[in-house]
Parts: sequence; C-alpha cells; structure tokens
Amino acid sequence: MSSSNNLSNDDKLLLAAIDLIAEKGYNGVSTQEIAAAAGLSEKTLFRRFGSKQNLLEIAFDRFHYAEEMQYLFNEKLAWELQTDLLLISRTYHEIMNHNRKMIMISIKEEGNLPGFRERTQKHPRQFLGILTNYFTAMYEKGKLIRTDPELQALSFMMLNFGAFMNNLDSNDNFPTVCLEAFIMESVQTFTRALTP
Amino acid sequence: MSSSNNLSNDDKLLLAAIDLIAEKGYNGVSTQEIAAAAGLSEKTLFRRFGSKQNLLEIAFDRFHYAEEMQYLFNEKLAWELQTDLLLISRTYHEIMNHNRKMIMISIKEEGNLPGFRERTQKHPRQFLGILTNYFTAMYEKGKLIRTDPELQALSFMMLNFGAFMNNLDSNDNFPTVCLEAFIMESVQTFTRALTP
DNA sequence: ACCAAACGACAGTCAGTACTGACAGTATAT
DNA sequence: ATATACTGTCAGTACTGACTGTCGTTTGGT
Repeated sequence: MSSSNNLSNDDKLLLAAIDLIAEKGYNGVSTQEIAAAAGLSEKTLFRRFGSKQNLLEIAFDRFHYAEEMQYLFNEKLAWELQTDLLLISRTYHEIMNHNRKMIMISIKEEGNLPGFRERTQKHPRQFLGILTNYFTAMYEKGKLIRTDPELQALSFMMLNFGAFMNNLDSNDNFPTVCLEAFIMESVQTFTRALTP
Repeated sequence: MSSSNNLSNDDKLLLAAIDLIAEKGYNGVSTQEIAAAAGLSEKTLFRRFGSKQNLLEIAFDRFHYAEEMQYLFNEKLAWELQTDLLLISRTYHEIMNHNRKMIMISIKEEGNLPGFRERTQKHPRQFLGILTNYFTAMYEKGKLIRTDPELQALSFMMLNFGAFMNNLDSNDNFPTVCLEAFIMESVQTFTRALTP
C-alpha cells in the first residue's frame, strides 16, 4: 500500500542509498538503514549488489545524469550576451540541481572513495570549455570587450557554483534570496561589464 | 627527533583530529588513528578529552579563528571600487583559507554533528553585511550605479566562495588557473560593471 | 496447479571501534 | 627520596556494522 511505487526493488535500494549517503555520508549510514529506507530486507541488498561499496558505485553510474549539453548551446544561442548568459546560467543550475545528491556525495566522500569527484566534474569542465569558446566567438564578432576568455568563463562559473553550493543544504544560509533574482542580477552585472 | 615540536600534547591531538577528520570525515577516522597521528597513545586521548565528540568540539573552538574584520574595513578602505574590492576579495580568501579545515569538516559533517555549520558561517554572514553596507555607502557617494546592494554583495561573495570551494581539495580541478589572476580578473569585471 | 526466481526472518561470523581499568614507567619540584 | 602529574601498555567490555547461510514464504509466468 504505502510503498507501492512502480520502481524496481533494485532502484529502491539505489535511491535510498543515494538519499542517505548524501545526507549522512558513506560511513554514517548502515546497510540496515538503507534497506529499511527502501522497504526491503538487508539480505536482499547484499544478494543484489554484493557489497555496500558496489551498491554506491552502481547507484552513482545509474543516477548520475550526464546529459549532453553541447547541442543545447549550438542550437539555442542567440548571440546576444544577456539572453545567452541567462540561458547558460539556468541550464547550469538545472543540471547541477539534478545531480545535487551525487555532488554532495562526491564532496563528502572524496577522502574515502576516490574517483567519484572526477565523475561529477565532467559537466563543469564541459561547461567551462563551451563558455570559453562562446566568449571567444563573441569577441570575434565584436560583441565583447577584450579579456581572457577562459578566466572570464571561470568567473561566471564560479559565481554560479558558489550560489549552488550555498543552496545545497537547502536550508538557505543567506536569508531571503531566491535563486532566480540572484541569476538575473549577476547576469546583468556580467553583461554590463563585458559589452563594449 | 621527528615529532619534537614544542606543541603541547593536547594541541597535538587536537590538530591531528582536525587534519584527519577534515580528510576522511568524523566516522571515517578512529580514535586510534588520531592518537597515532599525534604520536600519542589512545589512552591519553580519552584521559584528556573524555570522548571523541568532545575532542572535535574542543578542537573546533580552539582552532576556529574568529578574527574580527570589522575594523579592517573601517580603517583600510580607500572608497575606490577597484582597490577596495581587491582588498575585500583577498581578505575573504585569507580568512577562508585559514579556516579551510574547519569549513571542510562543517560541510562533511553537517548531517551528523549539527551546529558546526553555523559556526563556520559567521564570517561569511559578517562579510555579506559589511559588503552590503559598503555598496550602499558607495552609491550614496555617487560612485556606484543603482542596484540592489545586498544582491550585488551576494554575487561578489558567491563568486569568491565558489572559487574557494573549487580550490578546497587543493588538487586544482580546473587547470592552470591561479587564484591571484582569478581575483584580479573578477574584481575588474565587477568594477567595470558597477562604476557609473 | 506448478515451477523457478526472488524475497524475508533469523541466527550467526568476524572485524572494528569507542571507551575503561589496572599497573608500570618517567619527568620535575620540593 | 618522595610526592605529583603526567604518560604508555595491555587486556578487556560492550557494541556496531558488513556480510553469509539456512530455510520457509511469496510471487509471477505458463
């Protein structure tokens, strides 16, 4: 009745693992808890995944959304700074938010489970590359002042990364600031700074 | 020979605890490891601190540097955007870097040991307040365009916060970008955007 | 109805961990 | 020398956590 989702038992376990490990850390959560949160027995957990570590590993691969965003830019860009930066900023937060639990895990567990950090940082790297190319192209079109495009791209990313990290624990640390207002203000700042 | 620092035994334990917990997390480190890293016996650890949790608690209070920065601004500000933002940015990174281990702990252990997060966020909050006031004052002096000073201050902080978080694990994730160049570029961006 | 695959309940193994107690060693101050 | 205030060693307790084996029960497909 209550836990009659149409999820497979495997997915229930994987999602429960992600939830709990993101919250309490890998060493802060027991296989009992994970199984209980999934509404299944601990035995099933080990039958299906063999070990706790393998459970997390598979969970990570299964639910780490790695959508390609290359096309998103090539198709949708208007080559007008303000609207493009808005699109980029929103897309960034969308993707990061989609993977927020994985990012939380990769940050917390970087000392214990090596290799996770790299996976969650594919997107940011890709973003940085795309954004750098975008700035370069905009400069060549005469729509941007002369700057170091990579440093500029990094600045814009760090700004959004900082905002994302600040909202990660969802109990907003800095009061009364909604993300949308923040995005619009910061995009306007960069637009004003970079237009010739 | 090797571990003949002139630190007290208590401080050796506290510093070892901070090092290891920041790296592996509270549940990822045993009291044995901490004592061994301090070059002391586990028994001494418990004799002096009673419990593992109390050890961390005291370590946090003892080595969480809470320097007052209010004066730093009131005294040193030149009321000229670029130089002031540079000062603010560098001061921010200095303080955050000084407390990097504590911040790491507070992020990793937020789900397990409540109350630590708040302590490490006193500085950021104070920073935000001061910076907001600064922007307001600068606007009244006619040296700033009209914007929401709090949002603007938040943007500037988030940018630096993002850069700090990105460098936290010290194996720089985004290649070949030194902090100083980043600071100068981002300050220039904000200066250009905010001067009338 | 029947079979096979998956599941749960239970007991149990084994290593690790926070923490304690008893006893002995070492330095310094008087 | 003696007291004091520290230490380290070692054995041990109580508990938890990852993981396994057994067996009976459930479930879905034919």
